[in-house]
Amino acid sequence: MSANNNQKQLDPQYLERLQDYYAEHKVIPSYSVLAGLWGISAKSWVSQCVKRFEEAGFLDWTPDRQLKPGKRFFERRVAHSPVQAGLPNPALSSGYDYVSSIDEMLVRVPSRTVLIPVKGDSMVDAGIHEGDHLVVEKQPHANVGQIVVAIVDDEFTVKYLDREKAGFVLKPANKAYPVIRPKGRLEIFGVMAGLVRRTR
Amino acid sequence: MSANNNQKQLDPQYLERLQDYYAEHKVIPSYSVLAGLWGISAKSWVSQCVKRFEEAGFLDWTPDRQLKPGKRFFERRVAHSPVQAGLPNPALSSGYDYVSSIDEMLVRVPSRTVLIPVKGDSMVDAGIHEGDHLVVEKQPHANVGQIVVAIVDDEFTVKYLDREKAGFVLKPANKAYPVIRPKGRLEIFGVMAGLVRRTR
DNA sequence: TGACAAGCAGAACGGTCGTTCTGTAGTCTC
DNA sequence: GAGACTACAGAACGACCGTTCTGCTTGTCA
Repeated sequence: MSANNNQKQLDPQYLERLQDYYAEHKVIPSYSVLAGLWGISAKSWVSQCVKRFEEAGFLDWTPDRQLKPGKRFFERRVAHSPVQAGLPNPALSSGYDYVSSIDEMLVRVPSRTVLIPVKGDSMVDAGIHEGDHLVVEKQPHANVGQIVVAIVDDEFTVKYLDREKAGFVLKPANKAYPVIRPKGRLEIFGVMAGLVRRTR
Repeated sequence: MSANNNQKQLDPQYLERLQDYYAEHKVIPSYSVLAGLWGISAKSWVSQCVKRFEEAGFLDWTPDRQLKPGKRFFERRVAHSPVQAGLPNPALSSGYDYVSSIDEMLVRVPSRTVLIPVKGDSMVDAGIHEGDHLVVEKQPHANVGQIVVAIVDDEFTVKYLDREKAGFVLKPANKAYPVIRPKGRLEIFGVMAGLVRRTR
């Protein structure tokens, strides 16, 4: 009964409400606002709860002692099986997977990362559809076999990079489109780092 | 000379430093910390600068008058054309597109949103490939035509939801797979809200 | 050369922050 | 049924917050 009881109980609803608040405002509110959010009327108790979330890794402090989201605050559950997904709250279950956030999953270097909407269906066989957004890391070079964004006639073109005797070529992933063999230098804008699609 | 001069000048370095701070701590700091961050020694001047960023849409206030990021704070450039993408700084150029962040683009309700890795190729014709991650909003009901995640034999199944005389059925987007006609009740886990794919 | 606005510093001030301490109602244990 | 523990409420307090006002440079334009 006393085994592994050092883990104080923390209310999953509290975490969810705070996460939803953060999703709306992108900021951790003050203790008094938190009290209202959680239906608590004593700041002292808010302080207690915050400490527990801090110990659990959901909240943290800046060097200036301002409350901020902790490492686990943004964790979005990756559900591998319904059993696992049916568990009530990631905060309470152990042995689950998570990624910190979708942004962090796709964007390694924010300053060099650009989103490019996909036009046309020249890459459908690679699962790249019209309306998708490509996550592109800007860089002037790429390797053969990578999907690259090149600039052709002042327009973005998404294609596989390949090499022929005459030089680099751009290959579509759709038989209805021809291989592009640039006359001069091939200007590469960046390489594909990921893809984002919004449904509904 | 006086035409359109109501736009006060705002230092792009200030914005960048604040964005970097925010990227690290996920929180807007206090005026005194901001002063240090910006190399200013008077809070009064910080207040001035904040007001300008607020007017420009980079900062905002919560209902409780706490400083928070504004709509333009997170803008990650969506590049429609190479010309546009080459511009040096989005803060200074006008007529650009942006999305706040990839997370916000895909996730509306964090507490009900789950990531599910895709197994198999039964939905390739819908551009859903093995290894992709589905962004799923948990809910027990869905409409015909939507891509849903259902629970069949204790496993997740991603399919189109459709209706036949006998009831709801799950249709794959790949001719090699059969339509699934559940015997009992069809248990819907959630509906697809988006898709994320990481390359390399 | 003088007027005027902009960029910044510094001090004063009321309000709000988070901490701490005390108190109480319920519940579980032995 | 006494003690201990948990989940809260409420008040007190010093520190810090953001605002405001005053004042000093510096550059610009006439």
